[in-house]
Amino acid sequence: MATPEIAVKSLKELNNNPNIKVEAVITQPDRPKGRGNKLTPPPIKVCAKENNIPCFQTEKISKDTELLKKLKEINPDFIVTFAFGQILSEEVLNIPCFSTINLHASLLPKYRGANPIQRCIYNGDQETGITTMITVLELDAGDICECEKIQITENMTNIELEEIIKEKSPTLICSTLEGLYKKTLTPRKQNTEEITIAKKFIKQDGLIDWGKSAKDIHNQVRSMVDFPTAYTTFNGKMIKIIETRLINTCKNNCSGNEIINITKSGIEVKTALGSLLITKVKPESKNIMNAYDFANGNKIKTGMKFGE
RNA sequence: CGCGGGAUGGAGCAGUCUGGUAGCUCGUCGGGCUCAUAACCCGAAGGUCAUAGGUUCAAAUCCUAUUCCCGCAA
Repeated sequence: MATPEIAVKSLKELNNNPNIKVEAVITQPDRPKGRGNKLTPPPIKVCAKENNIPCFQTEKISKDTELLKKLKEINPDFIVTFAFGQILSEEVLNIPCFSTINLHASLLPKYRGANPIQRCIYNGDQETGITTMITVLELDAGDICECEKIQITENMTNIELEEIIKEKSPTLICSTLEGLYKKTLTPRKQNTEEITIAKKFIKQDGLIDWGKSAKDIHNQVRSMVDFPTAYTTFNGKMIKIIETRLINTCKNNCSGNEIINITKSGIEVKTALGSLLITKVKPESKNIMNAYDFANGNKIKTGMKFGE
């Protein structure tokens, strides 16, 4: 059971594993998406079709009696979930002979919830990971099977982190399934004292607060490159900030949102603490461009301000 | 048919309302200055103005259709 792109590789590898037979794929219904509201199938469905795996779509699996019946007939050893987007009922959890396992993109019990990948970057963490666990009724609260750590580098974006998770996940899922099947793996309880929750971002989270430090803004920008995307205003128009760099050349410990330097590498802006080099932007109605190009075309001079 | 913005030398933009010489900041190439430079000075090349029709003496500009791109809303 899965939905978005990040789980596609895992599905493929499970399907290619000679010890595992994928009996069915369950995913969300096609949704209207993008400009023109075109109905778009979830990536997992596309992948399932390409590999001739039976694929079922449901709005709410817990209430889909027909699908539940089908699942019981299949009588699976395991159910694997990865970014499925629906909460499973007890009835579903009881279907597999062994258990339902879930892959979560954090080092549980940290960052339980819908948005672990972006939140850890947003918070400036230097380490995160992926965890397989036994699915229980409470969200991301089940016993931990296995986990793998991932280092977060200074400029890593949520897209890059997602890519790493995409690559690493299949192996961990397969190894967990094997361990549970052979009973060589004993799940362990989560440390309840370390629980944190990762809430989804909303559009509003993208608004840049120039009263924050350069580091905080940098973390914000790189944690939400594709969505919701950090943005500010310039000359009354919205401009998205796609990429920034921390530079250590801030001489005066200034506050404000003033442009202090323009070079080929980008636009340097004051923040509450330190300065920030903006390297890539995306103005309203335009494509992503280098900050220097933006400065050239818009006659930007030092002393002008963002956020206005 | 959800709402809106856009397409102009290699990049980013102005010019479109009010039709009449293709402009700006860069980049590239050549030359100069310099110990030197991503800095400065001089010069040059490079554009079917998204596509197809229409109006006009004349269209980047006005009218019609099409394609592609982007934002918002879901």
